[in-house]
Amino acid sequence: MSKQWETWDEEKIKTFQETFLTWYHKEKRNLPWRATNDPYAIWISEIMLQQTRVETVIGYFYRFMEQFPTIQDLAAAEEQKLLKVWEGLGYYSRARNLKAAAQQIVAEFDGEMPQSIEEIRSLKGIGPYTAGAIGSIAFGLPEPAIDGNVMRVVSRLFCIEADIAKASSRAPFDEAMRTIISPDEPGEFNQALMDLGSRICTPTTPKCEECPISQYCLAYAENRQTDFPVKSKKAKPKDVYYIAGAIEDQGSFLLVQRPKTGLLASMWHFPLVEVTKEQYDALQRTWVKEEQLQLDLIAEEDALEIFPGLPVVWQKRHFGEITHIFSHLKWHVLLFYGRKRGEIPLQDSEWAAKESFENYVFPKPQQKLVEQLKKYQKLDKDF
DNA sequence: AACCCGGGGAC
DNA sequence: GTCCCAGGGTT
Repeated sequence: MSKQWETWDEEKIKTFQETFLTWYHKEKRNLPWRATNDPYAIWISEIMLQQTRVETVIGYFYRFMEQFPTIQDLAAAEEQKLLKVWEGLGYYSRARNLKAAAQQIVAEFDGEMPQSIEEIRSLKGIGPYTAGAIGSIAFGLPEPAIDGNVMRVVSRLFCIEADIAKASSRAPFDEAMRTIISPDEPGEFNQALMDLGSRICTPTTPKCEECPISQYCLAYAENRQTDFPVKSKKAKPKDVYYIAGAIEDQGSFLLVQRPKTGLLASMWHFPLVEVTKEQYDALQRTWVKEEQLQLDLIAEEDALEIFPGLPVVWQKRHFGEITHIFSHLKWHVLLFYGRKRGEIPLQDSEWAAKESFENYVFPKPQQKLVEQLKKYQKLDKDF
């Protein structure tokens, strides 16, 4: 069932709203920004609450409203005074954006908080979530205010499988919210969701036995509360940079075997040394030049410092570059060619004729490196 | 879409 | 220690 909210009829939606709002009116916490209808105060509180816990915000909110009681005061605020009040809250661009938006309101909206969702959204520092929160709480607009908290609650309510880590997943939550939001008390409804999310429908161990809307919750009915929300780990593969050496001695190449544990355990590859991105970029720039695509460039005096201590005469250009993406790592490997000029101590390594490479287990990056090497060998006939 | 911004609480 | 945020701007 992909859009479970579509199965709710009008009657069910109405009783749901009544049940939920009745709970909220009884249980809602007394917070300073809930004791006012001032759109300015509600705005300030919503900005402060971004990425910040309620308990932390309360003190800051009082001090801020005392220092800057009106939009005009904020628009005229000294930046240093503003940042001083914000000190310790973090995300200081929020404070700078507040002042910019206050000046916007003075200049464009006659000093009063605009009342349409589009105009609210046009203010600096106000995105879809905050616009929905201000619009619904201060002006009674039937707009959803979708943040991570609401997505958690709503994903459980309807077993929404969309990955909340993706921006495109906003759509189903917006659609579901517009179906169930109370048209009469949208602000109360949105705040009820926030309270539920922070106190009952918590991330790891939701207190379903205390939940006022568990009888409406599909995840609860299926005992799948902890399957939601679906959220992919960002885990962008981390960039790692290596220099690989194809070291030749009379038709054989030096291969080393990886440790018996860990990544690519026990597999064989050219000697690798990790370098910083800066070293990598420098080698790439210095050592690749089209006009050097001839073979007479092996220069004794230009031995690479990359493999310290190895008696190898390196050729002063790289022989190709490969990248390989693992689940958590992205390898960037620059391949150099060199010839043995002295005894190389063999530890977990062997000399292998390239005709015998098929007898070794090569991981994909090593296979790619061999391909690069072959390409250059074709270019350079007497290689 | 990816990255940046800050701090605190939960685990 | 690491994870997770009551997001929005910039590029």
